[in-house]
Amino acid sequence: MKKSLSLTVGELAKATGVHVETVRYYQRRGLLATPERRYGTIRRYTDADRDRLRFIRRAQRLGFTLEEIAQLLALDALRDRDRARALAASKVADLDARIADLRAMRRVLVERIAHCVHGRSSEPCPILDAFRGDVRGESLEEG
Amino acid sequence: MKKSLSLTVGELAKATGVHVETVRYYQRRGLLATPERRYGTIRRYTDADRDRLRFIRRAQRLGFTLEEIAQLLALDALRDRDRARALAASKVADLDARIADLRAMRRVLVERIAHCVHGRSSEPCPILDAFRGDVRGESLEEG
DNA sequence: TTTACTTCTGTACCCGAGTACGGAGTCAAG
DNA sequence: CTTGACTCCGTACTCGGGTACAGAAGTAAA
Repeated sequence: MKKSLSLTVGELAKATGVHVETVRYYQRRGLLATPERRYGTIRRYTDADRDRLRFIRRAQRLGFTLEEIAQLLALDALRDRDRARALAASKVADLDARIADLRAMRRVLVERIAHCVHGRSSEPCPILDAFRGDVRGESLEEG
Repeated sequence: MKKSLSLTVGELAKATGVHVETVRYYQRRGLLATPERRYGTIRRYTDADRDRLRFIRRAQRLGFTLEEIAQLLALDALRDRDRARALAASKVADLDARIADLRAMRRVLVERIAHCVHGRSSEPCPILDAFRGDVRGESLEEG
């Protein structure tokens, strides 16, 4: 395997599918180091930087925030498997809660649509009417 | 049923579980009218305003953005059932897509956690290792 | 060397959905 | 009539995840 040890920001960005500005943003957020300006005066990035960026994007796709990703990277540096696993597990619980919320919303909306289809036209749509006044048994009260 | 036709912002806020500042924010966004300053000089709100605010909160709990809610309110004013129903239906499709995404994330994370539990300790956690390099068959690529 | 592209740096702006705050005006109770 | 709570209004700030832009400096190809 070849090691191209000097990518420019532009090359790094292209290699990871991230905008140059976003690379810099991650640097500001402390997720990625800003290399020294060696050879000449523009900054050069390594394969390790590229991998780290890919890591960040992958973790983002799995629903981690940049803050959480910073934690994951720190745990990785410490080789702290237990805490990394715990963080992942709490993220799963998080996802479960969000999924349940969305399913509840979906259920209510589908029910509303059915009411609307079977109603008379030229009256206000029951979908909208149902949002008014007191509707009980919604299971969405302050979720 | 009694009709208390003059609530202050504070009373309106309390009746709907919304902060006073948020009421004003909705007015700025055009979701709620700003009544004239009659009797004296503070603004008075009606039951209709209260119902409208409740409508907004309910729709929000069902996952509509304020922009979409503004549309719903406009359709309601026009009694346009078909378009209201279409908007609700597209919201359901939206929810389906989001639910699918979250489930995919969950699946991948759970798999990672299992790998981590069965690995050797004092090595980097495979959860984190798996975010690195090329991982195929994720079904999360640019969702 | 000139031209054209990058890079670097700092700062400001975007979205959505609010929250915070300061100073002035108003209102009701004591 | 004063006190304290509430209202009004404008502006600025929050968070998360970036994007946009200006101006200067570096760099690569012809």
